[in-house]
Amino acid sequence: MGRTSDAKPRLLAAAGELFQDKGYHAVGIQEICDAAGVNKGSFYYFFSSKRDLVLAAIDAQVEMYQQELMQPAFSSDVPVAEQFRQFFHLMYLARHNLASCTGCFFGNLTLELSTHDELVRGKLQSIFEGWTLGFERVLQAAVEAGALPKLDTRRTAQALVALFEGSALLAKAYNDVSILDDLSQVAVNLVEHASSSP
Amino acid sequence: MGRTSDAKPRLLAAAGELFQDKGYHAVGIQEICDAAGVNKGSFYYFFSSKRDLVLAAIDAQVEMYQQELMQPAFSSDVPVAEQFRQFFHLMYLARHNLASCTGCFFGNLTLELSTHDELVRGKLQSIFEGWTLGFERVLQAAVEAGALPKLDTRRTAQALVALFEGSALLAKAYNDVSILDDLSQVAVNLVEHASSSP
DNA sequence: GATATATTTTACCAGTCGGTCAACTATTAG
DNA sequence: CTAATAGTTGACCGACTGGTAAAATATATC
Repeated sequence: MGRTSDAKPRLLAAAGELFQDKGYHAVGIQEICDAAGVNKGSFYYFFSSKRDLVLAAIDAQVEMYQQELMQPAFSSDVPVAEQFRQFFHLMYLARHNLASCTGCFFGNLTLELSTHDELVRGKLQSIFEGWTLGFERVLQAAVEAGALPKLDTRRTAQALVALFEGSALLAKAYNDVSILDDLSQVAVNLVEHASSSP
Repeated sequence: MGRTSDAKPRLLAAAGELFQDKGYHAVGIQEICDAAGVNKGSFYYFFSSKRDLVLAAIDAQVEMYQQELMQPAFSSDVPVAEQFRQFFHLMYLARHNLASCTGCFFGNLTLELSTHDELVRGKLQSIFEGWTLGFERVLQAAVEAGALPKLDTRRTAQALVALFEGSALLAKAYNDVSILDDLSQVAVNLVEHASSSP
């Protein structure tokens, strides 16, 4: 009953873009509403607060990263180290047409919000933890298949996440996406020469 | 002539702490003035704007990082890989008594401001570039001394900066400084097994 | 001690922020 | 057709933002 609307997904999409481009505090609700073509009054019909919005936007972006980075990179049958190179390269491709390099959505929010809002921090932590566990599974499978020597999968996986986030950060600082491609080679090395001692 | 004052350094110190803790947009000038015990009217006697302040605060923090991280880590005579471990460990020590892990000052500002303000971005870029060049010199010296095999010093140095920034980011997301110590081991590996092909 | 000046104080401004609310409208299910 | 309801609108709020200006005050120099 009642009328229908696609304002909510439009708000989520606009919020995703604007938070990515400018950060959380630098974007106002009015600006998000304008970008989405939604009245501010309507905004508060769908979301109870700006915080509520960012939590929902994070969920939406997790889905996107999963579909556009994780799955494409790690479902091919190339050697495992190449899969990680591909992971970095897909990030490069996603950013290299943009006017300026805006970093990783989750990394951006982490550094801006995780000291303010424990719920947001926890959510971002579990996203990075999910990535780490995913990387770990990929590494473990390669070890068991004999494609890699024994290694400390947990630490290596976490280092790969850190290297990825650090690369995205440097790409933003230098405003140069090619850093992502450049450091993908180091990710490859890191996989192939990881230590085994825990 | 006229009276003297230490309000300016107090403002810089307060800004350094608050920007680090809460980020740029989340801190108001009033809050910084309160923390420094300075009247807001006086603030604008020393700084022409909030942006002017953050630029000065960045310079002050560069000095601090140089004295408390770079010099201590890289002037000892332990093996070069150990020096990098020490670099991560010093960051761990600086953070491990704090109530919450607040990441790297420069990384935080990079992700929050470098799409807004080209001057700030350029400043942060040159800081990371300085670190990279410093790391590169350390690596090159070790190669020439025969302590390390030939390697792509530029890429390895940049990867170490990225790994460091990524580690600080994860430490903030997990609110767990021990990640810095944990990933310092990967930095060691990265130095010892860096690739040589440019 | 006079005085030029570096610093401080206070009150103020316009604009924007996140958020609220009550009236209004379109629509869908019965 | 109707009625219940999902969604929209626009005006409004208090709090706070970065920033301004002029008067007051303390002090270093001579």
